[in-house]
Amino acid sequence: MTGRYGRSGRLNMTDIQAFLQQAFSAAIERALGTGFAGTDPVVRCANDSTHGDWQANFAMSLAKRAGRPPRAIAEAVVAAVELGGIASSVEVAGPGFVNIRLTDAFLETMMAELVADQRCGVSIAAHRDIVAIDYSAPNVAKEMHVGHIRSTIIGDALSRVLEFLGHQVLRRNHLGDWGTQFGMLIEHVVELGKTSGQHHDIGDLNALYRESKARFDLDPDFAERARHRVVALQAGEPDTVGFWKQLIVESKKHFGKIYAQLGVRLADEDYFGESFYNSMLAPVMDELVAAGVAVESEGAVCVFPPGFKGRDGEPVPLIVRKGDGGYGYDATDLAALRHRIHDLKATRLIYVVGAPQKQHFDMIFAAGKMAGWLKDGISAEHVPFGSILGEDGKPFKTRAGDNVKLTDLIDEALRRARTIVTEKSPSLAETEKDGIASAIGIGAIKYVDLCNDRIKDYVFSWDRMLAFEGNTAPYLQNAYVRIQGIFRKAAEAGVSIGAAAIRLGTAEERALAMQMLKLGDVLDQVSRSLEPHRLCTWLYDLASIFHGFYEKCPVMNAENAAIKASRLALCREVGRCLQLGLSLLGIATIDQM
RNA sequence: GCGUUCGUAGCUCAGCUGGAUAGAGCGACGGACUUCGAAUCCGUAGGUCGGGGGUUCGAGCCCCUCCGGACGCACCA
Repeated sequence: MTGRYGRSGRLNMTDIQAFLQQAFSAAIERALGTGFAGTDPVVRCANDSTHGDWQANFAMSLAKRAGRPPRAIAEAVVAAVELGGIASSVEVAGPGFVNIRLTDAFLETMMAELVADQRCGVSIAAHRDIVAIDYSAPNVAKEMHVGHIRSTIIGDALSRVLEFLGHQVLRRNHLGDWGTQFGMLIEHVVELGKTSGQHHDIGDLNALYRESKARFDLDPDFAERARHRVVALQAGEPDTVGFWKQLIVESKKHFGKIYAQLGVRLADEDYFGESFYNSMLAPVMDELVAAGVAVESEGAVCVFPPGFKGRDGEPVPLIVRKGDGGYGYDATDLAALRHRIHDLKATRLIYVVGAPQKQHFDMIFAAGKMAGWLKDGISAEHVPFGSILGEDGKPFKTRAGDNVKLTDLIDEALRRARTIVTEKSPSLAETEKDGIASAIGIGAIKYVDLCNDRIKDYVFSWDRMLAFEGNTAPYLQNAYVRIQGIFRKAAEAGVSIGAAAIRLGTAEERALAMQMLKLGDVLDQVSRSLEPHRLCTWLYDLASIFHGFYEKCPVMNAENAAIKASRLALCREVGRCLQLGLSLLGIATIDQM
């Protein structure tokens, strides 16, 4: 049950599940005979709290084999089970479900462990991977636009989660810094009389890119000169290389600014652009040819992974070397795959790249297996995601039909968040409003990108993502703010949040405890499925339960000092869990808003 | 044509990898502030889970088959 990403040592929900699993498995054997040894008792977290905290669903599937009605089986097993006093009730319900309710005392013990734990009850993974995660991947000489945002945000969140679970995470920003487009771009710049020492900001480069593309398409002579320029670049001609490096430097300044605004952890040392693999391309091809994996076809050197057929029913190749002797992105991705496995010793390779490239990565991975690089114990996963749609259901574009620039998107998020903050909290200082607007605006952009199943397209709506109701970043941030509000109130009253034990006297307090104890489980699921929305759902549920607690359970006005102290401690834990969960998504918390 | 993927309330989406009468938010309707921020909470209405078969004690989830949308299938990345 624990498996590759399981944990050990600390007491948490996974351990409870393991304990219940073991206890019921033994009870089934005692009640039904040794022929039923090793039966999976199907222990699950209850999906409906009115049924209890846990349920064991073994009885129905055993009925035929045991030749007894499911309820009779369940009752016999319940009579035989030894739970060591952690359950206050174990009951048979419906067709044969076994519902288990934990004692408050036991949950209170669990909460004491959570309080004492820096990591909010989340264990380090039992098996630690070296994870090479490929995400963001903007293109030199192009401004970042909405087409880059999902990879950047999802990749950043997954990196944070995996790192927190103790894996060694190697961020690989696969910069588009090579290829034929640089021929036309540099040639155009040269013909405009610019020099390699001259400063160009990214806006200029964007315009230059468009101009050069237009010339390339219309002017055959220019296209020819551009192709010569590519050859010069590949041959390392100093002046051409100087221009190329200048383009990269300027582009990185632009990307760095965006990453800083978004709070994305990608630094200069994380850039490993296409050009990084140049020196590996020929050796990789030689290795593939020598191994018989790559073969010559129509003048190109190709790998034909089995099972991929084209429109005509013929096998589809990965083109390791093109007919003209050049190398394309198939070759670069193969070289990167090999490099990450052989040189970085990565045991888990993750590619956060849009869904349209699924077949490409399936083929790359298949080729990696053919080449013997992707062996047992090393996994390669494409993490696909859908596209962002406008409210009309069509791809998200400006009115003019252009891609929405990330700088514009971020500016609008900040502006809208600033307006809302000013409206709701006019008394805050201007500098405070800026910080709050940034946390809310950026948080909203990120959360909306993370909170739904990533494989699906999603509809972009400012009003929905900035709303304080529903599954949004501001709703979660507000739960944290409310907790800080209580603490401010406590500070004014001279009450300190001490080491008081947490007592679970109400359904709301109990529900908060149950939810917090599931964090480790949820992060384990995220690390396996690479689906950040599972963490979002957990956060939303936690915040939602907290808002209910806030309404029904007074903290500073609690009926006595013991309850007040307990609830203050409970609030502190909810705050820690919210902050941790949000930080793993790359989203900031604030003390007021 | 082949392949991948999506289809759940009027709208936007969950559904813990096969478990109990399918859940939220928005919108609609009705309630709750002299008390920790009403930036919130509670209640009501709203579903043949695209259609049809199959496997199973049990299917929104797995298999088959249609329908509809998106994307991909040799030298651009």
